[in-house]
Amino acid sequence: MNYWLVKSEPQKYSWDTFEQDGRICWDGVRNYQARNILRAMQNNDLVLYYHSNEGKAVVGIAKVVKEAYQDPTTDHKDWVAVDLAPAQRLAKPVTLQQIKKDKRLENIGLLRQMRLSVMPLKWEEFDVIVGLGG
DNA sequence: GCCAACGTTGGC
DNA sequence: GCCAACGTTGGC
Repeated sequence: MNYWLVKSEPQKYSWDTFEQDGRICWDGVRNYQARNILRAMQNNDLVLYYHSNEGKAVVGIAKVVKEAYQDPTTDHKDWVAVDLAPAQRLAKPVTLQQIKKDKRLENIGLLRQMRLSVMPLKWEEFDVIVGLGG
């Protein structure tokens, strides 16, 4: 089992919409590093859902329900999408400020590589954030 | 709205 | 293959 974090601008696609839809095709990734991360995702892996820009907080936990397949928004074979489904909303969103303040999270991809929209998480990091959100 | 970080593009 | 210019992301 692996752990990941994805970013979404809530103006574009919020956790609320995600819950209403029940499932999302995570497409449109056009960055090779992010693409490789998508390819490494496996069914039932858990994915933290982060609101960037507005909110700036981890708001929920999603689950991989379909592993990487060709991105339907492009003909290019290079790009892939995965499907995610909401698993659990966090009782309290975990803000970027909280994450920055926590020593245990100082090496998290979210802080080290701000521009990546999909990133791997260590189990410890996942656990700390879920703990803060409980 | 500004700007830093950083990936991508294209000229050489 | 180098590197400057450019575009995008996202925090502030």
